[in-house]
Amino acid sequence: MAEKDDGLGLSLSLRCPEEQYKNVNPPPQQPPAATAAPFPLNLFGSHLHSDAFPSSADRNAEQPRSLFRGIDINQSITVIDACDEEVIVSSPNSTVSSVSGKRSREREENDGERDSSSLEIDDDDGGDAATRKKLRLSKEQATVLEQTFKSHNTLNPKQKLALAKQLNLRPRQVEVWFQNRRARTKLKQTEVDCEYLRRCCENLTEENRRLQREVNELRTLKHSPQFYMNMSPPTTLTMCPQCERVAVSSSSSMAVGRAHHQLPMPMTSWAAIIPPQPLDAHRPT
DNA sequence: CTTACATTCAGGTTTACCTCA
DNA sequence: TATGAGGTAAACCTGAATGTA
Repeated sequence: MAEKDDGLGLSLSLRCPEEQYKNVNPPPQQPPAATAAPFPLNLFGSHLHSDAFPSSADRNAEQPRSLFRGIDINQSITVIDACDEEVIVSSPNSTVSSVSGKRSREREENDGERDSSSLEIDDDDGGDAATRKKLRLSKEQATVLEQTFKSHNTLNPKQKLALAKQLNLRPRQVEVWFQNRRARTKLKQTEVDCEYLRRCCENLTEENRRLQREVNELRTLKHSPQFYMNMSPPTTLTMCPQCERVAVSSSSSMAVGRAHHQLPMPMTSWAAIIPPQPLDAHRPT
């Protein structure tokens, strides 16, 4: 409630949904390097500046995850220190988000641990791990997360750890925030797409009505004697010199040539409504 | 090549918290 | 002021995809 959609700063002039959310191929983990703006507020410091945001191609390739299997979440800060020494780290919660049964059990275990791993986590809970305590992120935390999301809507483990360290959150919290944020973005985009399609439908319906009226008028006119009286007869019969076919033309042979050999696509009414431009051009921003 | 495991993500759900009538 | 409804966001669950040993 504290954060409206506008406050999210969603940029919704996005791609076509079929391309954006295609499930056949996994979405790119990182935007192209050309679009990757410098990290806001210089979050990670110089030692992580280049390595924390690799290109999508080497996102997974650079992670020898087996080195850190079974790492304890409580060691997250220590692990980040290891990042300074160019040691590549997997998510401390990675053991949590794995196979479902094991994942659930270990998550419960981590719930018991997390009180000590983040200053933002319940300090008054008294160790009741059975009930999850929800915490609102501070405005500063939300701002930094938003700015990071604008640059990269996904995080690699190093980015996640660095961001968690800076915001004094658990890496799992950062991970969850990004997952939820992507879901919100997609939901918002879906709403925008639906609105766009609804307007297209309205335009097509109106155009269909107009054409129906036009057809009815022409039919009425066709059965009227005045229709033939007002109709001017073809003035010339010309033959196309290339295909040697006779065509009716009221003006010149150029019209015949155009009709036979160039054949521009008729500009239908709906095409005038939806000009051949990228879908994005018509979407509200 | 196959298998087991780790990791991440999308999609959906649950739940705590907040606002407002 | 109390309260219930509804909305929102954080946290969670599940299955799929992918990479690696």
